[in-house]
Amino acid sequence: MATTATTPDKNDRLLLLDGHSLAYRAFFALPVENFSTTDGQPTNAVYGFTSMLINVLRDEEPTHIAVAFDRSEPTFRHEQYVEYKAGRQKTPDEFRSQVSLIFEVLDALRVPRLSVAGFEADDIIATLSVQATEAGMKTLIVTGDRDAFQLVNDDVTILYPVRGVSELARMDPAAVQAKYGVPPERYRELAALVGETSDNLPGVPGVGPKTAAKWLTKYDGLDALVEQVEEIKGKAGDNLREHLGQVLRNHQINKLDCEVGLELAPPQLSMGQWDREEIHTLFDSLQFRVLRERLYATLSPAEPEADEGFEVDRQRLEPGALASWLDDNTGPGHRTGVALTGSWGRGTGEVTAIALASTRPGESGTPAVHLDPAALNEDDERALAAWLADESLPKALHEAKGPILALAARGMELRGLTSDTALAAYLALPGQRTFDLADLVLRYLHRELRAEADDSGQLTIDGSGEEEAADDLAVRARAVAELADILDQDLEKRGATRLLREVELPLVGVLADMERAGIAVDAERLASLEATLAGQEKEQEQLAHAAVGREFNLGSPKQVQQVLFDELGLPKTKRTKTGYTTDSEALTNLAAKDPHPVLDHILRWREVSKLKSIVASLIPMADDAGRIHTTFNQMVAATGRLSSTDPNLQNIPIRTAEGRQIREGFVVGPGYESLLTADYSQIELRIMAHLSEDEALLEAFRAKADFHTITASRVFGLPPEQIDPELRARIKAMNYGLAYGLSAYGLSQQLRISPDEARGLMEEYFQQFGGVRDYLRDVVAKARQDGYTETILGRRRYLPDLNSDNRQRREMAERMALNAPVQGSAADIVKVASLNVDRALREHGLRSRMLLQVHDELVFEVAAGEQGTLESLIREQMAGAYELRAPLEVSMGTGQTWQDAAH
DNA sequence: CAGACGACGTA
DNA sequence: CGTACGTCGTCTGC
Repeated sequence: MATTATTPDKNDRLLLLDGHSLAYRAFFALPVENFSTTDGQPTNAVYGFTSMLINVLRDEEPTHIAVAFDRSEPTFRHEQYVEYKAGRQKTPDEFRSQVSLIFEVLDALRVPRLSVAGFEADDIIATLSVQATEAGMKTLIVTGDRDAFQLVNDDVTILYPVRGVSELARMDPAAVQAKYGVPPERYRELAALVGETSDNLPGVPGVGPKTAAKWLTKYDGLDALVEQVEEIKGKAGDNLREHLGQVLRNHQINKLDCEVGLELAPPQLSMGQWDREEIHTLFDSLQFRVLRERLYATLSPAEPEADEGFEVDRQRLEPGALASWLDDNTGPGHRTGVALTGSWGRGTGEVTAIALASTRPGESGTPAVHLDPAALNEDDERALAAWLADESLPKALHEAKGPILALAARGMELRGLTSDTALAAYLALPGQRTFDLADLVLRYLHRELRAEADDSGQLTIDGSGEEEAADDLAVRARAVAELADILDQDLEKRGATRLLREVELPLVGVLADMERAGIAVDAERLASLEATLAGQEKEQEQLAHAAVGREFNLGSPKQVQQVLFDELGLPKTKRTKTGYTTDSEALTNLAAKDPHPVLDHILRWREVSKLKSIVASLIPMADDAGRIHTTFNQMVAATGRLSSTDPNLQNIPIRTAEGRQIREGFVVGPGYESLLTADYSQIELRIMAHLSEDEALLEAFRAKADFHTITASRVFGLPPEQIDPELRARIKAMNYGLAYGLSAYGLSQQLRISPDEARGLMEEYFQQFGGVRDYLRDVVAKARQDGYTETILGRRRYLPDLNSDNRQRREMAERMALNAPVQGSAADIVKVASLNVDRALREHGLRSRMLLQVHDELVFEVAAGEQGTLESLIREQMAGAYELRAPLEVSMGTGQTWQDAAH
């Protein structure tokens, strides 16, 4: 909170907001269906309030600010009038849960918020506006409460929301006069006559603002009006006389208190500098993407001590001088920052510039060079390549994988990477969306990502922009080097040093190799599959249209809803944000109860159209050699898994026969003998057994027989041979559901049994596997205590919501806490296995190579004559990646296509 | 034309 | 009212 008092200035502008009244307006103006996070937290009030706040900050540029809130305690007005605000509807729960979120937003923005027991927000605002005027400041009040109009004068203006939350009417004395026919100082009197329904203050019947204004003007105020009340004619006059007591009471109650005792006076409310990091985290959790952009676009965040940039002494080298520069300025003892520009993706790339920044201080800033790889002479090129490839020379990059691919495309290798600052930041803050270098530099180094202003101004002499770009890149290189050091320390504190050095960093190169290799596809096969699927899609579309009797777009859930629920009158399904779901589960249920041919055609159409679109998207992805190169992302999944994009090769269909045909389109490439897939059997369950140390579960894994059958036999107390597929399926669902935080209700839905039955099943299960229950309970409790969960390799996931007072958010976080150690440990193991296999391939001098990683599966291309060696090598490395109490098991298969290699 | 949404593919 | 992802097509609002 900003508490520094500054000497008032005549240009000081104090902005005061009425928190509750604005949030309440927003709550009713914005439909909650459109403003909720994916986990169901309503955000319409926070969104509307924050949006309004940002707009006002942008448009009014206040120097001082505060937000006042009502308190739930009764106020002095209730003492004067017990019926005050009686009959108001209870505030909806969806609103109340948002007030603390608004507090969080304000705290992150460093906006002081004030509330005082026994007073309303308006009284606080009134007090501050009077004090501000005395201090010579101008005041701007944003409120949805008209009572505040009494505060308007030449120094105090009100912004009053009209129509929703995006438009504010500027109420100065002239505007109040124009709108109500009385000056602001008479507004209270007018309000007393007219009444205020929302405060349960009835006015004089038949007297609206027009009559009231006429009277007040004619008699020059309420006092005079009361004195001469007998003169007023007509029905309105009778009513006034009859309700005079009420009017006087209203007048007394709607007076705002200007002498509330406050801890802070206007000069202490100066705008604080807001916290970029907090806002990032908060807006992430509120899923305010657009709003965050707007905030960053309109306001500059706090940049504590950020006036400094980086002092970099960029040196111009004569041709042929690179080797000696590298010799002088880099070495095994200190890390060099490396930054590149260019483009990369799909397993390749191009470098347009490279900057190297030493961490050894020079005479005027740290020495750096900027190189155009295309313009280097032979000696320099050789020197650069040798330097980059030298393992003993430590280097730091930010997001190294792309540059590694781009360098590889020029035949250069990068070794000696001792930090990737993006990767390090990901391990420190795995929930973060982006790891922008400028953000990290500000957050960790409290510096701006720019060059230190130079006295001579030589950095900005050239207007071409080329020099600036070179300086920028040199500064980035320098910043990366410094950031790497700080992040090393941060990771040390978080116990993630080895995870970075021994797992994530070496994995970068392995992933780059996989991306570069790509996987071959049979273009003709895919094309003919697409044609077949397209034909079926068309056919199902026609059948669906015929079944309904009109054409509609099957790809539009909205139109499907209209057809099913409005036109065919089928029973409504589960609600979604915008209507009723038409997902396959719901339609399948519908078809079972209320059969209609269109349902089957829709389901079938969805199936083939999904497959068709996958195939169609793959075809143009193949390069000239007929190979598809995905991009593996190492920094998106909060649990530590990889993800695959452009195309996503981790979600190629496998469940249905048609889906598997797509896998037949992925084939062994020329020069190789076959594809080999190797996957871990039940890795997550083995991890559960390991972590829980449940003796019964561990025993089930040692038994070597079918795991689900063994566990089922224990739960049902039957010999394994009496476990029919139905019983096995139930326990299998139970086994897998555990690590997701499955509820009895969820289990009952999945197995289509009653919730009671499901509950019984869970109890039976835990009777046998009590260690699992204890583990699951403890893991959440520990995470609540520590604030994070941990995997077997110490990878953390931070879950602040475990202590949320919002039940939905809290329970969501609990399920994440259950799942993260299991899913994350599996990811750890697969990463270690990938590294070890890669290393072993090299050591054995094999030509076979790793192509893909699909969470618990690795896909290889087998070189001629290597299959036997390769299989035993893979089995050894994968099974030995980590010693679990329930030993890892690997199953493998080979074939000409990805499908044939399944097992 | 970008972003939200519903739906659905994988582990 | 089960975790983690990415992509597609449609629809909406700028």
